[in-house]
Amino acid sequence: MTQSAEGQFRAGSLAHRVPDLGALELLLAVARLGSLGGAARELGITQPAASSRIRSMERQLGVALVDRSPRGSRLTDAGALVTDWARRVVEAAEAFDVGAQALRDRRDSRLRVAASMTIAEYLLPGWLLALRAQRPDTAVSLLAGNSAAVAERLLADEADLGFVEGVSVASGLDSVVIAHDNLIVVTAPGHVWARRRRPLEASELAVTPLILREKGSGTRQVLDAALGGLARPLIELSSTTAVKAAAVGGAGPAVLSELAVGEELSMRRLVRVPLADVSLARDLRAVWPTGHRPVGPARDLLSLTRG
Amino acid sequence: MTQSAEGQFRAGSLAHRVPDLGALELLLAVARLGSLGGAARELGITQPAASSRIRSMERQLGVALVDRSPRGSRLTDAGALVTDWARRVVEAAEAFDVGAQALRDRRDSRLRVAASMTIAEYLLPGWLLALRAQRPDTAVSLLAGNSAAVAERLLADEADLGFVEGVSVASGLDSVVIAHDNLIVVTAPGHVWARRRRPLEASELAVTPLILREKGSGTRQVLDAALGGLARPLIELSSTTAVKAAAVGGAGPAVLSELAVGEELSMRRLVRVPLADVSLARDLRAVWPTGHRPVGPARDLLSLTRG
DNA sequence: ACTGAGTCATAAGCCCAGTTTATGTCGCCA
DNA sequence: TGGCGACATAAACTGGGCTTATGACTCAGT
Repeated sequence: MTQSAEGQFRAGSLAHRVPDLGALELLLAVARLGSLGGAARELGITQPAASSRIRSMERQLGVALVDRSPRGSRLTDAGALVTDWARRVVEAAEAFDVGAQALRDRRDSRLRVAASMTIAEYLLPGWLLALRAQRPDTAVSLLAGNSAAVAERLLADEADLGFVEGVSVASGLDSVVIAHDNLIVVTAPGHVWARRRRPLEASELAVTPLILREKGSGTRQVLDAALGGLARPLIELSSTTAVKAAAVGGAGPAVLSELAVGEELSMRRLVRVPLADVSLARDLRAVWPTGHRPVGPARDLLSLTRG
Repeated sequence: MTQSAEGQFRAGSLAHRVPDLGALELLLAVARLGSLGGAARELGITQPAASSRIRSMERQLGVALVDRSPRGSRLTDAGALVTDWARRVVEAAEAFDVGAQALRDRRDSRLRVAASMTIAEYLLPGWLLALRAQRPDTAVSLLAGNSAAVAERLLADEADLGFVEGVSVASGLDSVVIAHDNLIVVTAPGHVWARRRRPLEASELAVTPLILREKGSGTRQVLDAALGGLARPLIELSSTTAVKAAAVGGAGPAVLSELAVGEELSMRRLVRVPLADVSLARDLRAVWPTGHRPVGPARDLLSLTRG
């Protein structure tokens, strides 16, 4: 009531402006099947429910999404676009789902995975989706922790397969490199360095206060090693997420895993600063107890992760 | 009842296993603020509502997410992981939101954008989010179509700024290259080419039946030009999405924009096949009517898109 | 100790979005 | 012209999520 201007923001957060997951799924089904009734059947609801749901989604968005005809329904142009955006939301939700299922401590798990935080956050959900696609019955449980914790679980036979980032591997474990990760320097688009063309020298990086993870973290170790000394922290934060948030907010340049900032880079919330002579690469490895070469589900997962 | 085995899939689609957007937003707020009540305040609901919502989310996922104490609430380890996955869902929803708002035909728009499909699908939501971050009041409207339609809108003064992919620019329009896009060859992980080390030669690509967009599409034109002849279609489909789906399903190798398959590559639903001597690059350009150099909101958006 | 301000939990009642069942309308095809 | 499929409409039910009101607990300051 006492509200200002065009109430397009204030009025309820995201959840009120974006259709819920069920509606988005329904839209995808309509797009795929070309029929409201068919989509309804697939989702196990009745046709009027689907009809009304699509209708209310159109009302909510203020855009016609599907062309109804007595012979079926096709997406409008706008509908096609919306559907593509919806697909990305649903895919993120699928990753969430498969991750959350693995997180639940299930006794009956046939595959117990232990992974470092970065890998569990950014890579594992994708792998688990792929695994589920080809072996739908494999129940997976996930335990996330640092490298030491992963090693511990494997050696105690509380996990079948582990994933760690970093240079060294604990004794008693075999490993194979499955991917490479680069640490990169990023800033908010407004920062001076964002417009910079000339690559950054190590010396320059070493004397600039940076937004960093806490001392002892994997990324910090790699950075210190590469700089041949200690990086100067502007702030120290205890999670990748917090570092990202600070960088996006314009607090300064940050050093982060490429994996962590893919989204932010493509949305231009962050900009990558070119690096000259510094190599901030690190290996991502799958690990398992020496001798216990992965078999069965563990082997399946492992083979998915190798490029 | 008559259901088989561990009912972890059957039982309701995604929407029933994944908390709704409101709950995920709430979780992010709790993570950021360290307090249920604080998060509730921020979202404009009462503390008991937040409390109960988090609780039911924990019940739904079967995992404890937050440690409550009389001094506040902190995420558990599992909660931190879940929150990170939740953030990705919410970010996708934000992109959906800003896109959908622009799609709505608003007379009062201060910035009217026309964009080709690929750009509207994959890049524009990110740009609009960035734009909203720095100019919250700019109302944007979006019109998606092919290059010709974009040109038409601009010349009819029905759009202020356009974005197109492709080589040529219609006469009467000025343009600037804002990014580059590569077409790449992808297959399902099971395909022979997925394990291939030796890069693919143009000659080889030319004789292999491929999953392609329809003739006349931008990607098809670039491909034909690069092969110095015509690509052989295995199937022709009318949307990027359909091509992706076919490729993921293992129908064969496909040629697609790098932009379209980022997600699929990182989730290993698709694998990139290395190319030897073929260059499938194309420019992405911002365009505007000759002489009407972008000013105001259009200039703001344009400057966001340039790397 | 006591009080006050912060936290979260519990209980009871309200409300609306989304659902189902039942029916109506329209177009196409045999 | 009947019949089938697809979508729309109407009315009644249900439940999840909300609010208000209250209670229990911890900490800090007096």
